[in-house]
Amino acid sequence: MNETPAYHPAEIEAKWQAKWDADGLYHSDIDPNKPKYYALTMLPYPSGDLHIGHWYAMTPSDARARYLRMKGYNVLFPIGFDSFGLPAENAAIKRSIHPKEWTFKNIENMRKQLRSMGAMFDWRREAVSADPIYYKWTEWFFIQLFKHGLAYRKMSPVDWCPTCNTTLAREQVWGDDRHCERCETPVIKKDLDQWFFKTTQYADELLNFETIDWPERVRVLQTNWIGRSEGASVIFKTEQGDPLEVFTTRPDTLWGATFMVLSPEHPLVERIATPECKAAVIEYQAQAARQSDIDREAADKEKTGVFTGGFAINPVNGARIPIWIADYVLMTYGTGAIMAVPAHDERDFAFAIKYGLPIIPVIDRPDGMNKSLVFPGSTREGFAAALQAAGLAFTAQPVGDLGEGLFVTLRREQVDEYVALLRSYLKPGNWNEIVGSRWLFIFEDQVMSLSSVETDQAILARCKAIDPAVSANRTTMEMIQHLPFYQDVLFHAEYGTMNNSAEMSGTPGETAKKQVIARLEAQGIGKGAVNYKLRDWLISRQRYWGAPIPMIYCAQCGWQPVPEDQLPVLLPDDVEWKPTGESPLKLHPTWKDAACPCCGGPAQRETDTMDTFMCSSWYHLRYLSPLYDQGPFDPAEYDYWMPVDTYTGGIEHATMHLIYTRFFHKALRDMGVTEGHEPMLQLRNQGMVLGEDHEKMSKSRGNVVAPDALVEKYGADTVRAYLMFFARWDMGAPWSYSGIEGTVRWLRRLWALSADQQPRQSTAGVETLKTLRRKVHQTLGSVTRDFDNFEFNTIVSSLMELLNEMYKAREAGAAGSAEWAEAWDIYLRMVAPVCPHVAEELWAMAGKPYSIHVQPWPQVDQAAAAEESITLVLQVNGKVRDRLVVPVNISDDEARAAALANETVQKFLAGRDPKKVVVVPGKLVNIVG
RNA sequence: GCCGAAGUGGCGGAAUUGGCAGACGCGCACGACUCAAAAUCGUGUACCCGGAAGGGUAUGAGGGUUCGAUUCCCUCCUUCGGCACCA
Repeated sequence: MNETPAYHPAEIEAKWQAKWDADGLYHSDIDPNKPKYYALTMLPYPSGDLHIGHWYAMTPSDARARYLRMKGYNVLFPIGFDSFGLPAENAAIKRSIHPKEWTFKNIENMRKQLRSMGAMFDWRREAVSADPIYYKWTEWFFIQLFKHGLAYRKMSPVDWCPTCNTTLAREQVWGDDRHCERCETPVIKKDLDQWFFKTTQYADELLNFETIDWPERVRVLQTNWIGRSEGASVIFKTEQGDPLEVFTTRPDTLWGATFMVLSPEHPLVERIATPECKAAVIEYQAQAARQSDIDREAADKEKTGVFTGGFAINPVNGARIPIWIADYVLMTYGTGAIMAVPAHDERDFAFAIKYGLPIIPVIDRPDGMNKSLVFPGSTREGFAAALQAAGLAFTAQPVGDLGEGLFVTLRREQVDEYVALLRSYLKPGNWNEIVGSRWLFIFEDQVMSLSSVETDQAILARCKAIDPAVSANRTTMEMIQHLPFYQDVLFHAEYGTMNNSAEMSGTPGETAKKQVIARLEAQGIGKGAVNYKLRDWLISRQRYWGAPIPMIYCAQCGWQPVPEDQLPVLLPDDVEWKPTGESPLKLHPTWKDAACPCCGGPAQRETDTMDTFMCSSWYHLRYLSPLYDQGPFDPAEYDYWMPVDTYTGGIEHATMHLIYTRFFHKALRDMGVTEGHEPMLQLRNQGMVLGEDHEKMSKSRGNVVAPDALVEKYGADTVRAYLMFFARWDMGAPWSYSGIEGTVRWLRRLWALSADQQPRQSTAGVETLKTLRRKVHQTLGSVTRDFDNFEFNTIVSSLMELLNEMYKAREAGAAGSAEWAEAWDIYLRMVAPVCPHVAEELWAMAGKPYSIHVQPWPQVDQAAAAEESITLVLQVNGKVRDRLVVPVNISDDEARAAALANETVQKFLAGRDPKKVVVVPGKLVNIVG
């Protein structure tokens, strides 16, 4: 028996990588004669080791880039390093190695690892964000944003990580306990003077995804993150005469505002608080300030607050309403003050019940439901029978140990009839109430409606007079909310017809909001307004290893940008990076000293550095011309390559990098630096590779898969193919060491077939060759489609299937034929994007011209791919009973006849006449009988 | 709580438009080769009943639409991700 020639990936991979490199095979240069394609994969952070996740993100992206190149595109697929950031500094502190040295050593190592992928990276375009030739332009961008009013400095409470000793952006604070994204330490609040970018100015535009093909998931995440709400801003007045502006999404509930709540930090609190209340207010403010966000924002926490002693005037009805402070109102959203409408807001309801504040319903229930509980003994004999006779729904159940009560449920239009009936049966010294859609309290002599603060108290007073047991209640709502039967009708937050709202009563829910806003605007007491959860981007970091913020502070001239001809502001190498909570640059003896660019007098540099998301917001532009020194990028390169056609990477950046980079592009567009509205037209996210134990990979779990070791054992081609094969790319899956064996077997079988293409029989039958060709072109069709759709797993599986077919064809004598030669040629071209080294080697062994990677993608021969016969499925009552092989062009009538004549079909029909015969051309016949 | 995604054999997964469920691979079983093992090759492999022929049941659960549902609709369960007092 012949020795099977061995497949030695290590040899061929090193060989071809060296040759491709020497030949500049993957250089991407402007070529006006070809359509361009900018394929971008998220740039890695140089942590020191390439993770299997990097391979999972990058190698399918590379395969697709290669495919597009074979399709005739001029493809740019660059790589670089996001090389500023905290880990370098943390490593520096831990191991006493300079962050710069640590970073650039890691980059050196990772370059080697990246090269082992055999990806088509054009290394001439590599960009390293920690390199001064890069961050010079990061600084330049800061200055442009400053000059265009998009960067500003503000003292504000910010999230501070006590371990990393720096501020964090909102996006970098994670989880219920609000911990630091990097080190998991819970963050604290700190008041600091910080630089911000005005991302909020672009909030509305960022919500528009019309021109980009991004996953629904990311669009939803960004939309929620931006958190747009439409409503109105309304100006109340304090009794002292200060305007007190609130934002509300429900201006239609304005008449139900029975109190106001300010954030404890609200600037007006001091003026509003009366002398009697001041002590309590100050105490509450101090407590709120002491509390971390963790306590303050705990979801299930009971609401707390204190009365300021002050009152405001509701501008729509002149009502005098108390002003409270409570920490459930956040200073950072809206105006830091709310009008509280307890009847239609869950939080306000809970607060009002707790503190005995009035609750007045002003929006009808859309379902019109009402409830009434008739206490035992409160009505004369025969009331239940009368209800029954009137067709009003109720159940009779015991009320505590008082005896049997009637639990009545009424539709809106039944209320009047019920009231009349009840009044005729109500015993003296009792009352009854109807709650839900309408709020009526029935006494022997009158019916009172809960429609205002005054009626609230009047009703309560009468009830207390009748029943001393309710005397402890402060409001009518507090009194009745003790009855469980009423729980579900006391409060609702839906839109509905306005009531108890003076002349606006009766306005239907669909138009209420609009009409109230119009009224507010006409009266000059408010206007339509939009609010966002999105905040401005906090970019100051009190750390060393980042791009310096190129600003100088002069006591005379204020903040001045460093003149552009003095860029870059270089990071000094001789710093002490021990963590102190101050920027290390501040502790440098001379670095911060500068001359004011304006007056030339002594001034000081900004010692904070920039958030690294600033660096990664524009790296796709630096790739275009990483050595260019006339600007951040060469306009000629920009004009040819931009925008990015496909961007691939992890979903974890949905609300950080991917919002920042869009903001950045739009801001630059408005400055005339970039063109178009979006930087990346198409986005696709890969899933995550889990450990074999189905858990997230981590060193502590010991389930980390090391790509270097895999490459050494199996070769890069196998690792690439397996990563494409083992899961849906967008889903990810647990790693499997035994699974990868299947992929290496496939490549060995491919190798073996290449080495032994001797005909097994003298001639192959016509059918054999036809079948081979059909399968080849069908596979080509599906592989092509799958590349277009990012369905990498089925690319590899259909290649495996075709190889199995080719083995069969060889046994059947196909080897040596023209069909076989074509099959082999197409097969290698299809393998090329997935396993570039094996494909190149076998291509060369087949005596074909170097390089397979510059060959065109083959064309599907539709005629060859077409089936000649089909398997016609025969169903009886929807169940498969038999199958017939028939010509593909069989007519419906012929199919029907063949089905009806079929023995098995007859058997299952059991003599019944077919009621209906469904013929699906080319697929099946279903006989209903 | 709100928003989103996903539930298919022992495992990863496949199934253009509503039309043969389980492609491909792993694993497993048996066989060939071998003194033996590995590698390789071949055959089989959803579950249940049955010796077989054959039949029945199956795509998280329950309903619905349809001649026909993994696919469309409704309710629910589980897992994962995001947001979370946002007025």
